[in-house]
Amino acid sequence: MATISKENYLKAIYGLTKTDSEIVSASALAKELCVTNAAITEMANRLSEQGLIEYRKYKGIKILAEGKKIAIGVLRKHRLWELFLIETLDLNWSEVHNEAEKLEHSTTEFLIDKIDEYLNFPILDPHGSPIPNKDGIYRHKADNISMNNCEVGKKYTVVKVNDRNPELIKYLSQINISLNKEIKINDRLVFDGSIIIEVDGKNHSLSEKLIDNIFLSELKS
Amino acid sequence: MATISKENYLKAIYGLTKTDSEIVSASALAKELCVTNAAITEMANRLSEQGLIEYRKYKGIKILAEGKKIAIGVLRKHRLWELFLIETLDLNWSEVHNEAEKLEHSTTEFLIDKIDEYLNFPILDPHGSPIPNKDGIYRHKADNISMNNCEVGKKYTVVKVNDRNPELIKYLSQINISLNKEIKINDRLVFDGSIIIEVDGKNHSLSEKLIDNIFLSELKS
DNA sequence: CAAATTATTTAAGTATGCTTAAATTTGTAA
DNA sequence: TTACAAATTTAAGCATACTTAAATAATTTG
Repeated sequence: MATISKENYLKAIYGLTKTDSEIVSASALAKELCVTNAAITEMANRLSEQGLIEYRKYKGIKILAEGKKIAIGVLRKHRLWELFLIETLDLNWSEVHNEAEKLEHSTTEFLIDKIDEYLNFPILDPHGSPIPNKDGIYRHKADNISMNNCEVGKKYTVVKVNDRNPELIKYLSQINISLNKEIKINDRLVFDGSIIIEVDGKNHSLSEKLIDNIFLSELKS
Repeated sequence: MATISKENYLKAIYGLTKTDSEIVSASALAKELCVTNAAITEMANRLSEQGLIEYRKYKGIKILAEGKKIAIGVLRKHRLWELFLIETLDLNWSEVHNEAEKLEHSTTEFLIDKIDEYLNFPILDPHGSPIPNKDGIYRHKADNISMNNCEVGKKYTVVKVNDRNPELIKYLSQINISLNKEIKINDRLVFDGSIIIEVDGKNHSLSEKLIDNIFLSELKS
């Protein structure tokens, strides 16, 4: 069985693979997991021996089918837990990530399938990320761009946010942004890369760092 | 922070302390945790260094206030999870123990307090064991005897069962026994120590091993 | 009460998962 | 293309949590 550590490595590799190219560098992974490069080398050897990743010295890591299966399984648990905690316990947007981060490693297939059923087999988690089904299939057609690539003057809806930063999510809640909220891009400042958006008729500033974590869908009006 | 292993050691020490005397022997603990005596010695030294237990070589282990606090905290999480899973996901009596056994180590104080509140601060878990409140206080006056000490001819209600054996619980469900069910002790067979009980007018046999795990309250009628 | 048995501890070894520091490889820029 | 810098791996070490086998302490029994 995969240990908690291995599950986290696979999850991180899988996460970095999707956005970047197919191969993940040791240092990117080290940064993501907050460990040293030496730790990466060691774990890469072990995961490789188990056929979960393909690892070529000095080149990088590529996730294999078996490893991907585990990573998707963990993601599935994470996202279902987030939604479940919101639905049953009324936790809020910014609270669920940290809880799910722990629970995802202590949940049997049996239990997560019960949760899935209870939630009526949801397709998206509370932050707009797709939830893999029991077979590891995503059932949501992604139609989002990073806020980085939005255009001034256009209207969008917020369709996904990175759930890893509670501070970000708290701030969004404060300025009244939730999932599927309509916003308008009013300006982009060149000197610091920040964006001025309009929410419910009010202007707010989003720093460049925040922008990376927000994803939008264009509103054709 | 206490690791999963430490939490399990403390839970086991605390559990053995209640039924037996104040001091727990190394081998009793080893048996409970399915590890060797050598492992007990090593962990006892570490827990002792941290002030969680008092450990005297060749004598045994006594849990200290700090260790007890941790053990009760884990028990609280375990029992609240069991009840919560039954209430929300409709899991059954025999399924929840194994799930709770994992979840109890991955649950923040914040989350378990939310669960406690959701359940309206329950006093007993689904198997009849008392749930400590946030301050570690049990709010249930125990009024139960082991089925071992029951008397033939008398009527009792089942007030608690050991949750650790799913097979036991499944069997009880099959013969229609749930918590607070009324039963009558019809006979006790000397040659194998088994007991014949009457449930809903039907007789059933319970082996000596089962009997140790069932607790009763006498019905004054 | 001494011998035998049982309980417990010590010693040595293993696996996981991390660290720092040194060595090596790779990529890049003069 | 060589030399430098950055990325990566190796080596040595540490903490946790286990094991088996040997040594020692405690208890029981004749």
